[in-house]
Amino acid sequence: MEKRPLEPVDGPARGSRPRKKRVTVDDVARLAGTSTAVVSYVMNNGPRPVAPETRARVEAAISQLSYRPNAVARALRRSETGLIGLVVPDNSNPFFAELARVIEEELFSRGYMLLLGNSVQSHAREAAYVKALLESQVDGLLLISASEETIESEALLTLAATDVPLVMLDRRVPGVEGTSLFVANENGGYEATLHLMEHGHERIACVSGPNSLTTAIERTAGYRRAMDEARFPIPESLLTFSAFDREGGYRSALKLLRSEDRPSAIFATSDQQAIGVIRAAHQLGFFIPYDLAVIGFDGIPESEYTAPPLTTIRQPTDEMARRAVEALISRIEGGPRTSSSEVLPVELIKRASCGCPFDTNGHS
Amino acid sequence: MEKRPLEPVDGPARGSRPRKKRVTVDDVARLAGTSTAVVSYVMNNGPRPVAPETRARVEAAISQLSYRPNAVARALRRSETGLIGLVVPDNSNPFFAELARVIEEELFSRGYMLLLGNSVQSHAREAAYVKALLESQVDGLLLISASEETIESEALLTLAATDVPLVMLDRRVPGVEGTSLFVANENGGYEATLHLMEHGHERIACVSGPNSLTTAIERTAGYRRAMDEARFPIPESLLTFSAFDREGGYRSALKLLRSEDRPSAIFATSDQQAIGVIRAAHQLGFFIPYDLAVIGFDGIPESEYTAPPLTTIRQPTDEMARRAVEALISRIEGGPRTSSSEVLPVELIKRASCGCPFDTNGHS
DNA sequence: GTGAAAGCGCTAACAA
DNA sequence: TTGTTAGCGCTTTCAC
Repeated sequence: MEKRPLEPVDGPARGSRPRKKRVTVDDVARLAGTSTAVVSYVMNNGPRPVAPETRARVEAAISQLSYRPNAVARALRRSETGLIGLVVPDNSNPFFAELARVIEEELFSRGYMLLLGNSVQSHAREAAYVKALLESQVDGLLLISASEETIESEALLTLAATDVPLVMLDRRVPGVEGTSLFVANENGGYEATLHLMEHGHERIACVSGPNSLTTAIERTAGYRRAMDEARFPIPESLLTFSAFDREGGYRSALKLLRSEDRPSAIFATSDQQAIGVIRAAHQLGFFIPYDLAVIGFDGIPESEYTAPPLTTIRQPTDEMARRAVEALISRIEGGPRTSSSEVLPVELIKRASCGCPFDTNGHS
Repeated sequence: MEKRPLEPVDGPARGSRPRKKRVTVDDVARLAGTSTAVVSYVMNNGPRPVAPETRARVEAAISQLSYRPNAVARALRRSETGLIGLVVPDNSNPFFAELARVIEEELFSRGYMLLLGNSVQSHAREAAYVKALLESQVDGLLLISASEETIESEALLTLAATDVPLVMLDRRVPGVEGTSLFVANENGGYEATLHLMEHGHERIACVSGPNSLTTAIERTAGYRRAMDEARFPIPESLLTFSAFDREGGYRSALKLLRSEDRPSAIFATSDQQAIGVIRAAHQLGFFIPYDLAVIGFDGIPESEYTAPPLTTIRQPTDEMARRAVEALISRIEGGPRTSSSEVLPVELIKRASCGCPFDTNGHS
């Protein structure tokens, strides 16, 4: 392994530290007075039966020597590592963090471990991770959208040639087989906007995310459809684009709220942005939801703890994670190679920021 | 590998799916008309030199065959996996998420990958992960506090017997060698409370975390010291204990604010709790900082985006992560086996929730 | 029910 | 500069 980030190419060797001698199956076998095969049978409960007494001797030897099986050797021999790669844009983003948490939970219960990488919205880095993970012989790969343009990414295309089980969340990569899981983004944007209209709003702004993310594009499309259907105009000043984070929402809202014909409601394409919007409103002295109604998108945990609690379009994060793992594992454990694509529904969670009466005690 | 969570003991084999034949060094060597050794020399840029033409032929063969080195085999041979294990209580907790992000970043730049596990505040699970990670032959281990009682944990004690480089953050495990990194928790609690006093508060409550976490205990001790020094009494009603999360802070604050002799200020031992406090205050109609001053602890990103922005005791998250990785890597790459313990300073970040004038535009 | 032995794919002596 | 070869530690035929 080398110095260059995940790119074994040159540099001095690592770990030249003197290594303590390892305890191996051979040692265990010797101490137990049996063969390595039997030791393996004991450890794996198969594939051959072992006499109770022999087993006892082996187990005694194992604990006596503090023997710890070497998963690397086993992986080499069995061609399975028990490792699953997960590439997310940013694990500190609450939405991805939540997704990762459930995924990890699910994998753990099935005996797999998680190899995590942040793509940091960078194609190069995403590619580097996919490559490294593939080399690490992960049993499966979970990929979450960095940006849609990655389509031509060499590494991702290589994936197509690989038969490593793959599940993509949030986006699909054409040409690459695997399961894709999405949510009804357009529909969510539509519902959010509609709900704002139900509260009587007409000048509804949209704090949209970067144009490179289909999630942002689709959610914004939903907003557009609702506005169009209601025959409410969307002057340019009502549609802002910014980063998908708090900062982005904050800046957009500042601009929006300072303009002369400021909106009476804002649909933000992410909860993070909505949090930024709330902060801007607070700073400018606007009261939510009276002076400004706000709806977010994602349903991250903290959306329940904003002041006031944020109305949002909740993604079925848990279900997505579970379905993703389920699909991945079933492919790993013998499923056929398929290319399916599923769209999960989103749900409007009415809280206080839109103007709905909200039982603040009954927050679930 | 088996069905039981990270416990290879029994069950049917995994991945019995027909595997595509792999391309190996041998294939590359054959096609390039050379030996496997040379192929290895090319891939690793050493340890022997290779003639330019030979190198070219090998590289051609590699790309022609879409050869992908098998990191498992390499790891077995070299006794280094390039993998670092990280065990956190909960990766979706913003503080740990941030820590994990920086750690991942740091590791990536040094050519390592992250094997992540959530201990979910459970000793059993933490132990299971430590065991699994050790078996996976991680080159190093990063451990973040689940709870202090784990001290007797068998798996952790096993660690003591291992010579796997280890860095502990947030807590130290007596008897286990390795580097420990902490922050000045007591001091932070003291500073926070003092600052609240500077704003003229006397009835200062403390929303503390679970009694099993030394971090919570220490921060609360700092609060106590400040109160004691100021000769302000701490009636029982002013000290609440709850989970370290938003929900916990929310519930504690509700109780505190509804009592007859409610506090005029609250020090929460985590930002998450502080966010819950703000939510409760908002719900009850108290204006922050006029009716209630609040200070948190951690300095998580979202603390800047609460309404109003949260004054907090910031932990040097980035530096902690960097130092941790640095210490770990230096041990991996030949450093001596040491048991050092460092305490990093915390910093009071003055924002609006404590009553300080806050330049809301200048938020960094 | 047990054991001998052949590798998994790679690296690095060691020899040429 | 290149090639031969011996394993790394484990699992699993295949024979007994």
